[in-house]
Amino acid sequence: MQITEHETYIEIRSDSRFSARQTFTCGQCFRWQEQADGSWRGVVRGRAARVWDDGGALCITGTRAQFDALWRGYFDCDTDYASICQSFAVDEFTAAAAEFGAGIRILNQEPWEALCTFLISQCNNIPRIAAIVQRLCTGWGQPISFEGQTLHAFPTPDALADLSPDDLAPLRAGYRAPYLIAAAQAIESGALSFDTLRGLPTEDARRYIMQLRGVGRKVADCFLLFGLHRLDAFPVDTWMKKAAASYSGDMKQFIDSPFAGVYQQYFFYYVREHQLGK
DNA sequence: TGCCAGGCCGAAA
DNA sequence: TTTCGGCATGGC
Repeated sequence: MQITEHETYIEIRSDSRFSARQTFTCGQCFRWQEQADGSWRGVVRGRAARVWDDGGALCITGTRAQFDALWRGYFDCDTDYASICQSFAVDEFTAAAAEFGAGIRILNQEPWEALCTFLISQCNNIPRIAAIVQRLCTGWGQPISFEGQTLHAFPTPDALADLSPDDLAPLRAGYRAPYLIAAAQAIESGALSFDTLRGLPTEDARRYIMQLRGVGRKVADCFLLFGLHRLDAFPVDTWMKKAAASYSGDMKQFIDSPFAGVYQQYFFYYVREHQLGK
């Protein structure tokens, strides 16, 4: 990868196995797009960047100050994922899961964006979720000039609160569009506050967010994990038993099964155990 | 044409 | 408390 004078090559940890592809395509976020050169371009909190991995190191454009101010937290760089993976590989299944998910980092996403994307995710598939989110940003997000092209920030609640479902028809999000508008209105009216949510225990935060229309248990848990970085949000006991039961010894076959995404929760579960010191 | 995709909602049993 | 159909859209 060529590095220009405006770019910073940042290696987070010498023992990191960061994979941009795994991290950006595993279903936790929907805004990073792969470029022809293998790097990934995205916008987070109104800031654009290009990211790639090199020998397991996270590489990102921008200055060191920009990295420390935004991207270090976003990519959860102060968590030792290599150590976590090593520690939880205690049997064939966990070893396979650890190996397969070694490149994933659990991103610290902006809560509002995470809420919207997982409202869109219900009864949907990842490519289509990404397409709807892209149309949402292009249509209602602030334009950002980056590397000679125009990208878009994620729309603010204010930009969506006064829209009607008909206004959002170009999204082709179907019955999910009113959920987005209702969430935006809840933010704008003060009925929903992420600051309040941050101060609540996970169980209370889950009940709080599930008062929103279109937010059931699944959307709530994804929001808590990916929007608030609550690593204890998943009902791991049930999910992990199902995932382990479906594992026949072949991880490659396993990830093609209906439990394809569940292994991730298995991975997240061990991250949680590690971080909470259980 | 019918089924399914990383659900949720509300009615009915 | 659980079950089930409907809900928009798009790919296979």
